[in-house]
Amino acid sequence: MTQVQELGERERLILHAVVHTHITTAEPVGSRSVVKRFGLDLSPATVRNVMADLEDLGFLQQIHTSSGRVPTDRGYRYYVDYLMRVQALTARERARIERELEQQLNDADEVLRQTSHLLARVTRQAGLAEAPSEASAEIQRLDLIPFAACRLAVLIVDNFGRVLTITVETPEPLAPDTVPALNRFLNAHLRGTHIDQMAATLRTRLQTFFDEQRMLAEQALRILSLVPQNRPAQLFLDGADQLFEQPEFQDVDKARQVFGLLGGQDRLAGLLRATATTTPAGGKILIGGADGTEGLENISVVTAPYKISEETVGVIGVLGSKRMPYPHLSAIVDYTAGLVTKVLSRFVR
Amino acid sequence: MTQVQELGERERLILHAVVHTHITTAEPVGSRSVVKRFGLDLSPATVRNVMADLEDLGFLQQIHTSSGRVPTDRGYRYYVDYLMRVQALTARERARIERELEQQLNDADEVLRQTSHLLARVTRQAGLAEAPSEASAEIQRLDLIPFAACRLAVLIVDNFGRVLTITVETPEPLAPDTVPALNRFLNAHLRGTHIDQMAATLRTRLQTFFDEQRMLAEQALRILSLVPQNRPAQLFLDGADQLFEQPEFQDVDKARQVFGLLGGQDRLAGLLRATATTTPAGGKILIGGADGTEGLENISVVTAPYKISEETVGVIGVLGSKRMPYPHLSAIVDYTAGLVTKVLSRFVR
DNA sequence: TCTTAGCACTCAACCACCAAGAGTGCTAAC
DNA sequence: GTTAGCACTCTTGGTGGTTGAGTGCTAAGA
Repeated sequence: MTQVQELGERERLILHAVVHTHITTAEPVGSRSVVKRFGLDLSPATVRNVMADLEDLGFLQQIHTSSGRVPTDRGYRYYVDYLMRVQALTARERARIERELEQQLNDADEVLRQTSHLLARVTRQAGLAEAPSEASAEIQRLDLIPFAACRLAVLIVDNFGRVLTITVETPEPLAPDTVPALNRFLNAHLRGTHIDQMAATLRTRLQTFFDEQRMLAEQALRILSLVPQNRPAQLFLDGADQLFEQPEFQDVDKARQVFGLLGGQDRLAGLLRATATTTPAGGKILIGGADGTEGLENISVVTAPYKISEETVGVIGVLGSKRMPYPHLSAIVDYTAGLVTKVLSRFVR
Repeated sequence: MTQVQELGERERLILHAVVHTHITTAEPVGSRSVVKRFGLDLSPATVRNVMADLEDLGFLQQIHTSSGRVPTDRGYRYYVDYLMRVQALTARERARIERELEQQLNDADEVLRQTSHLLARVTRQAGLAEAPSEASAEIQRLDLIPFAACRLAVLIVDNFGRVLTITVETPEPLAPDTVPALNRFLNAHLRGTHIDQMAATLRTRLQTFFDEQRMLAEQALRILSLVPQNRPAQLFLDGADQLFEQPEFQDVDKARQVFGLLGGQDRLAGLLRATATTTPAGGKILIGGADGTEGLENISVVTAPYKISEETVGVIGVLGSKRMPYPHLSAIVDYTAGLVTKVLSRFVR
């Protein structure tokens, strides 16, 4: 990062011009066109010199001698981090996004499905939205519902209005008459606990129970420990086919790579997570394979977290070619994330 | 269909040869190559004459004068309906499919997710599997679980081992103390009913209840009529990215069309349904846009229904380019459907 | 020392042209 | 009815020339 900061004003200007132009035209950018398009008071020759410097520094790249320049991942990175000015949304755009999220949506999962849909349509990229993770969802109510000899459903209502059912197989049948007591016990002690912490919470409190309570606690724990941990958050994806509109995905190999990635929910989820954790506060932009995740050599992801009382509970974003209108997209994604935060706060009380 | 049957033995032979060759080579098929490849005791010129006839009849088509012939949709249709001999599975293949479905799978949805996955891998096409519809699932147990003033969860355990929860919003709060009586009532009267028939069943029996039972029935009916009807069956799709391997989808426009289709679950479900209902018994093959469904000009779908006690409850299949190895694929899909039927019968008792 | 004009050079893209090859349709002979 | 022969068509791949955008370098100017 050190030498990155050392770029002079003119280098910054020209790098900005090249990246911006390439994003809009999808073509390699030449010195003359930069001068003309930005009305620079410089000759093409000067610009050429600067561009050669920028190439040496690893920000630009030539497909072949004597073609214009194209940004490298690092060039995009610098552009995104230091050069671009976020392009605020117009009132129309804000209104449109708000309208889409104001529909009657009954729980957080519906909100996020709708979010992925609207992001896809507004940005014309692939829209992504991750449902609130079980790590951040609080139990509002929990019921064990045995429905066969050794099978029972764990029904959890969380503070996002969601109803989650997990079925577990118990090694031995559960005595039907203990169920009401178990449920009373579980609700008394687990309300407000995060879903992924159920068993852990109970385990730590185990010492504090005696007699009948202790037996209930132990029985409950046996059951809850059968609930699989680290269940992946649901991930909504919409508008992936729009990627074909971009000229870079006319190349079938690249398209294929991306669609392979999009097909695997788990890898995709990991991707969103990765971008989210790097910068806990505020949106984040991932460019190309920079961070080493395989299969995204040709794509960028713009994400923003949504929150409940200052805690990130999930991530939304858009995925598309590296040549995307970052200034606008990051504004859209950030704004939408804020709105999701607001909409979800209605569920949480 | 009438003139279709009129093809002579030689025409049938040559149509078979052309379709078969085109399926394996992906190239237009010329007269000479047919003679050589199949060791025909005919001259290329004779074959040419026959091919010209087949073209007049609409079974074959030329990209341009003096290129080889390619099957039309109708040519594929005839091939599939009258010419191909289903290619039985090898013991290895059967074993492989069985192994994949023998895993510990807890309910029908898991079985069908796994089915779509295995079909994708075994056939190298896109694998599709539709979960049992609510029209064919029987209620084994039903619980109303109010969790907020005006919201309640309807939890249904069906005979496929699935636990389904539907949340509904009631116009007025439900008195908590009526819930146990309601649940007893519902379970007493709805066990064995198909999920999509809950409200209807109750409504027809309404006359037979009196006094307290009548009140319960009416209350239950008010709640159940809030459950949305015609909820789409869940659809599992896997391996869509493998379609890029086929040369026909090197053309980005075609690829895009298909991926647009695959992105919309509802259209895809309609597609499976369409193919299923045409021939209630046995597998079915849909070729190109023949049946008028939009967006599948370039694809074929091979499906087979799976059943519970002679009743079709869902459909599985594969989707790919029209140039697919039908004889093998239909065997695979049929066999797998039979296996799914068998595996699911374990849940149903 | 920085900037710029000038110039030679490179390379992709386009076009025209040609040759080869695969395949056809037609006709006349078997 | 079948087939050999032949002229014709059309794609594919290769060659060569031209154009235009763009570069790097050098030397002169500020």
